[in-house]
Amino acid sequence: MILEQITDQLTETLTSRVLALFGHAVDRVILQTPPKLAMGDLATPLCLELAKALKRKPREIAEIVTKDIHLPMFVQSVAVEGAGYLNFRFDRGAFTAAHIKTVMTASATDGERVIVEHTNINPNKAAHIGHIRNAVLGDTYVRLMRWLGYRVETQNYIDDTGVQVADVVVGFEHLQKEGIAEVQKRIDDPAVPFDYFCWDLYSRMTAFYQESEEAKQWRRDTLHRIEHQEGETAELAALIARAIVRRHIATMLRLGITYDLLPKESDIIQLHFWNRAFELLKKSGAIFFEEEGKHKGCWVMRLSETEQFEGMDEPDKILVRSNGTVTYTGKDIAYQLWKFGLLDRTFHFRKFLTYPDGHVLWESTHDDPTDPSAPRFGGAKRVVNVIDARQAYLQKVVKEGLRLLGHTKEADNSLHFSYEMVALTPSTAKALGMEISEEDAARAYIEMSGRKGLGVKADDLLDALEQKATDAVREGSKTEGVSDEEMRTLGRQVAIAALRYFMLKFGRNKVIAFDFSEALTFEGDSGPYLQYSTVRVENIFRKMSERGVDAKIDDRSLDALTLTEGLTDEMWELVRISAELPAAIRRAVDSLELSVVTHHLLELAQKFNSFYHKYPILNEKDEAERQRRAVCAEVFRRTMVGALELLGIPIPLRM
RNA sequence: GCGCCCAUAGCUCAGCUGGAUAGAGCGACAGCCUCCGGAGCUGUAGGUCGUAGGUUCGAAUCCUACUGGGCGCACCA
Repeated sequence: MILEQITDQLTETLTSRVLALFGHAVDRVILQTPPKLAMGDLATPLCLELAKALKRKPREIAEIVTKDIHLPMFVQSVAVEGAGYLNFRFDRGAFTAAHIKTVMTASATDGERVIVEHTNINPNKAAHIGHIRNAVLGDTYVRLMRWLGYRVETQNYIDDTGVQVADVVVGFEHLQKEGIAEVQKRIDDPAVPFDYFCWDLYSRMTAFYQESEEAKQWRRDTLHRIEHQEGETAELAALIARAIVRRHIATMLRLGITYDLLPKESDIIQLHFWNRAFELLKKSGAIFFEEEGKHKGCWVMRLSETEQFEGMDEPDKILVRSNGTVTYTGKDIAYQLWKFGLLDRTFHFRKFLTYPDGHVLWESTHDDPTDPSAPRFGGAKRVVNVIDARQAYLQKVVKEGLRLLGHTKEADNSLHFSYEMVALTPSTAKALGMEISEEDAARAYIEMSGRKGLGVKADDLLDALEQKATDAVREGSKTEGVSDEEMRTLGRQVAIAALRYFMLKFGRNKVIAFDFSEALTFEGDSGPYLQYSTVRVENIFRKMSERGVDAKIDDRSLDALTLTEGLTDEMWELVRISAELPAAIRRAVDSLELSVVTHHLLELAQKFNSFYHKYPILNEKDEAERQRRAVCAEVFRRTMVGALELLGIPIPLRM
């Protein structure tokens, strides 16, 4: 907060000075942290940029700009250094005293309404680590957005009428020869998780279809019956989808990931969202009926004239098939219109479940009347869809659909939060018992495939992480007298940190080649490292109160701090990096690169651990020095407590 | 064929809208627990930033071409 004030004021001051002194209008002022602490706390290459326009030497400009400059509060000095950089140095004591009062305070939640759609796992099999990346990115993005003041609604779209569900239904009816009663028994059976059973069943379907023409027809019939809600098949599909969604919700809850609403595709169909969108699309001329050629009998969206789709062989997108059924993309356009409040109809809503913390998860429905206690859903100003990069084309089509309908603003506010897939290293795939061809073994990574049953299930990974973390806790030195139950809780907390951090630390455009040993690391650049640092600082303050050591953070100690100016470089860096976090969060959200935040926190934690070894607090006899150190530790503590909450990482009592 | 993405230390990755001597983790090597917890700390070694041009006072970053790898381009989602 305080750093943002300084940058704002410096930008203003420099802009107006350059205008007054040289009659030159600056369109932007870059203010950044210098590479070395000795170069100050904030720097700008402004005078280097101006050199050409003003036809003068950078240092000469710098001297003129800085002469008699009025510096903002907390900025102690400015110096011209290097090729002509302006380096600003802060009043460390005053800055620290001011900063500690506003560390990690969130913005008021009165920002614009945003819908974030994430997770969206087909309800036909267990979640795998690719889904975890999606959900962790989505959930963390939501937390950061809320902290920035946006009013965010989290939606997890359930495609309960697609072919993937149909495949599992065919599997139960024709391979397993099981109906509703038998399937219900499997759902209730605690020995084999239902989503695991379906994972295997689904992977058997490809071969089944290949060897039988009859089976292919069953698949078509099943899909038709599900879409039209016909008979026991539709009922079975609904039962399966619902049971698997519950499993997915439970898996994600292990990571602290929750949702506000589950919109279901079946309800989009039943409530005729598509019919309404279809009318709008036809009326606007965005789509037309193909009388001739390859797409004869289909309704298609003409994209060949759109700049984005130039050069494609087949840029036109079919929205309604020749048999009259709607494609996923068609339904997605209707759904996107609804999210913006552009359809003159909405879902009915009912409670799906209540989370342990009391938060209610709602689902869409079409038959029951809406629960009067339901909040207002939809009608957002901005829509963010967290979907992997392979679906970029589809996302573009949806966006273009809005534009063709004349909703230019909404098209611009439709954001595809794109990220690359999680693949497996050949060694991991082999460890899972997969048969790897020689060709595949030579690759850097192997793509997961739900259809082939090739992948690491989310719950399996979490189990392994929890086991390893619990063992690590047990081996720790500080666990005498800790119950087994408590150690498992600590293990779970460490596992969450390891996995969430692992999914965030890579840039979103990097393919993650998943490797067990790498994901199971609790050292270095990892979530547990952040936890460990936080546990340490919490321990200091706990011990201080236990031992009656005085290191209260009150106005007196803060005043003393401002007067003494005794902050060493190490102490000061702790404060400054903490103060830079809000800017890092802003940058992360604007660029959708959440790794910016994890990276910043790693740096902060590293500084703290150095500080920790160099500057003992409890045993420091000099009171002023002890309080100075305690203030820095407190800044770190508040920063990490707030930041880990934003990353969804719990803070263990001990590790 | 067209489009998107990736290429930086032995390995995995950072490097913010072009800015100061390219950083971190792991691995390797050498150290550090009578001292708030060693899941930690300190130090050493390790880089023609895929290649070749170009723009610029300044390029890992922007432009062009190329090389190698990945992913898309369904009446699937």
